[in-house]
Amino acid sequence: MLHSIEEQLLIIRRGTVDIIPEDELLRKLERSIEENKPLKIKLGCDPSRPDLHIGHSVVLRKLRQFQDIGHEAILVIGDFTGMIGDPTGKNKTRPSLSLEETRHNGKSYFEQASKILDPAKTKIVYNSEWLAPMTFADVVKMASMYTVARMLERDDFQNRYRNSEPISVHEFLYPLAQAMDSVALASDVELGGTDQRFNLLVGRDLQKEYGQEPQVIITMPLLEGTDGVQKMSKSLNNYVGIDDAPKEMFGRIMSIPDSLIYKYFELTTNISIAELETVKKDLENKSVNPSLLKRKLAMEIIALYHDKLSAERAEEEFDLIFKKKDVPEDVPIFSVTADEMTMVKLLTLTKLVDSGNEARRQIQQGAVSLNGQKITDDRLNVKLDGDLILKVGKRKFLKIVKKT
RNA sequence: GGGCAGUUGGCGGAGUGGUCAAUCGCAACAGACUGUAAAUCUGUCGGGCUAUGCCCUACGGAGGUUCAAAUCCUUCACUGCCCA
Repeated sequence: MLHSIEEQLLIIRRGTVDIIPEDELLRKLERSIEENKPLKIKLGCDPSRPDLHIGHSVVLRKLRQFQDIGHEAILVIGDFTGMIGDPTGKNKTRPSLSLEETRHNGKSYFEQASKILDPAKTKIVYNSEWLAPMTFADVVKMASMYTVARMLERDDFQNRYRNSEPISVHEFLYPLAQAMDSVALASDVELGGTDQRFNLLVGRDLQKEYGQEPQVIITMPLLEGTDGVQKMSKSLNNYVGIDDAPKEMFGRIMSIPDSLIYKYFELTTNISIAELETVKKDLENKSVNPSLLKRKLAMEIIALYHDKLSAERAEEEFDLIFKKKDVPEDVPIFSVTADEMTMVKLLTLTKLVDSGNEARRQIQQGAVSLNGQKITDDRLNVKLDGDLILKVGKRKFLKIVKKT
């Protein structure tokens, strides 16, 4: 059942950037308790990228919190908007997808999101349901409700316009289409990252135009990736994937800069507000070695997506490789048939490096070792008898096995 | 429809006939160091090789001028701005 308003607000506010407007949220919450009717909480997801990472989890976790206090979570798969994409195909971040692809991605999105949401209580809708049947006349009507000047208020439109970069007309339809989702669902609250603020606000305006009570919008911070600067994303390879293996997660989390430790704790873990305070103090006083806090962070996150035991194993392996500079337990195996070959050939054959030149460079830089012995001669011929442990850099290992 | 400007390596952005596989910044990779795959510093950063050098591919596409083109010309495509 629904919790009291005070309890609800405490949970809702954690980590949020904006609640616009907060008094409307309050009224909606009051009414939902009076009428014993949960609020409809909308979250749109972009099905163009099928792999979720903990950056996406920030907003999904907020949706989960709404579920936990008794509201209705609605996940909107943007299969139709994903199809619009960028028709020139130049913008890699927004490829045009077929309906099939978006459906497929949407399905896998939901599967991954189920690690965060309560799947039984999550309503999944596809926006092609109401967007696809719209006639051109409907689109014209919708488009007439918003002005170009207001569209150009959006940061990225404004910047691109100023920098003389192309903006296609259909891109103006994107926020409108997303806003139509809110109209179609009559949503009470829409969640999104701070970069979505404009789009979410268009939803409010369009709902008003269509005679509905406007949704409250709640924005969450964008999570910087492991590089500490740019927004977490797969294409920048600064992400921690929800489906990543525990040891992969551990390593990636350990590589975040110290300045992000608190933010990660706040937005991606379930630790209590009291514990959060402790983390904050420890960081401020420098009373705890930040690397220890990162370990704790890694353990917390891995436990969420895997379990505690895997988290501990991941930590052990990390120490083995980076502290003791030892070889991990499960080194991938590569079989060869030749009796001997040059080191360069071996490195390219095993795909540990991309090219022969790259192999030579790595050898010259002292990055390659065989059975723990550093290789310095880039013309070395390797005898392939018995098992060999080949290592490139700090974390690429391969066991070379002679196939008989 | 016309005029002008632009299209360079993963990205940003120099280069306007040979000294350009292309300054520089970011990203990436490696090494040192450490508290960690943070920070910092150093190096590398198209491919191939019988290698202190040689060859191939590359500066939007195609063709041309030239001993020699990312750089000049023609043309096509794309983008932006301005005028109609």
